[in-house]
Amino acid sequence: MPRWPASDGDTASSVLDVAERLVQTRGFNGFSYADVAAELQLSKAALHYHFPGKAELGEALLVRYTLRFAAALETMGSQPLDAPGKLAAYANLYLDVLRQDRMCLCGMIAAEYQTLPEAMQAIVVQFFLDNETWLGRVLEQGLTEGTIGIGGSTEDTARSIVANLEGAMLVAWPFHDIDRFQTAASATITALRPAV
Amino acid sequence: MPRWPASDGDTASSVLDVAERLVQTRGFNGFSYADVAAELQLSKAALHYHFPGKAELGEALLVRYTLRFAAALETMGSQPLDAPGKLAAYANLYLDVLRQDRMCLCGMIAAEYQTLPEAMQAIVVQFFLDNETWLGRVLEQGLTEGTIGIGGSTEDTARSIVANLEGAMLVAWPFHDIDRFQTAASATITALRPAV
DNA sequence: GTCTATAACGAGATAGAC
DNA sequence: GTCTATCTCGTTATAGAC
Repeated sequence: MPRWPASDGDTASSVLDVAERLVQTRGFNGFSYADVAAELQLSKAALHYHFPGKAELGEALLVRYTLRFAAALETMGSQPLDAPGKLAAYANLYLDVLRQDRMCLCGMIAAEYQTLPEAMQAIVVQFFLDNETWLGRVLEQGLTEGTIGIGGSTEDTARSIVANLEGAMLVAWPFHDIDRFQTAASATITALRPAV
Repeated sequence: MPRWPASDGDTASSVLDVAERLVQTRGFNGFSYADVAAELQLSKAALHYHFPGKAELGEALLVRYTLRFAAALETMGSQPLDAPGKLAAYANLYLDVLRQDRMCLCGMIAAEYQTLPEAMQAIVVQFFLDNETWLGRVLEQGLTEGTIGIGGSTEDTARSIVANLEGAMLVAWPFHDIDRFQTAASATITALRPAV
């Protein structure tokens, strides 16, 4: 049981770990197989064994990320929390990403959308749709509870929440300033308080 | 006076025009000198005559863009409009970019921030700061007029507006859906109506 | 100002040994 | 599963002619 390479129970997932961080910090067009190989002290050929090409690596990356994200949402959704609590928890998912000095994976590649392999394009679109669906349910719960108040439809409000959080992250990113995200995120969430 | 190449009164600005569109659609890491040269039917060497390297081209691009944007803001700011009118005009600047099937130049490169030449990094940060400063003044005008109402400070609200519009654009981008931007943008602006 | 030619390098990918 | 070696191509950039 060697201590190095760490977590060699699965090289493929180590590759995904490194690639994921590189995409979230440099973008899909901003990293190469050589970057990943160097960091894991592997050859580029070894990477090609696990993922035939960069397109497949990118796709695997996005699939894993969106599955994890969906699982986190499912867990949060079934928690005994009121709607504002769930929305705060949702915003905290984004905050945690920034705390790791990363951009939202899907926000990053949304910018690069036009240059991506088709499989990746489809996944990023679905990611946003799934987020909006989940948020829409939380908003409905809040309306039922009387814990939130919204101007428009739950669908449009859900879209606004995703857009606002992604934008807060995008702008905070060059400033390397978490407070910048926090303030904008809080404003978005508190704007959903019920009218008195 | 030849009709082709069009606007050869200044090759450099034609280069900037093409490069600008490419950055706004594919990102700074998603286009090359060869792309620009092919489109203008020039050699790559000719591009290097006008801009020594890609870093200098990117910088020139951002300088021109931010100067134009600043000029547009200055014009709008001195217009005899109330604050809500100026905010709507501001949101329309973003809308016009999407209508050309482009992302906000600075939003795009904000995502790529960590991979950019330092000169470009400095300019994108300043772009957001200038936007927030302008918006802060409009919000102050609105408070004086009684035409807007905000929860927090003018500074934080200005930051939220920039973040919300950039985010609405980023998410609308993969969907290629202008309505998606419009709805989120309207929500952001109408949320600033004064409390009755 | 623009060209051709080419250098120098990096990225994505494959072949075949171990 | 991982390696070395190699291939092909694209990208940035320069040299020097016109």
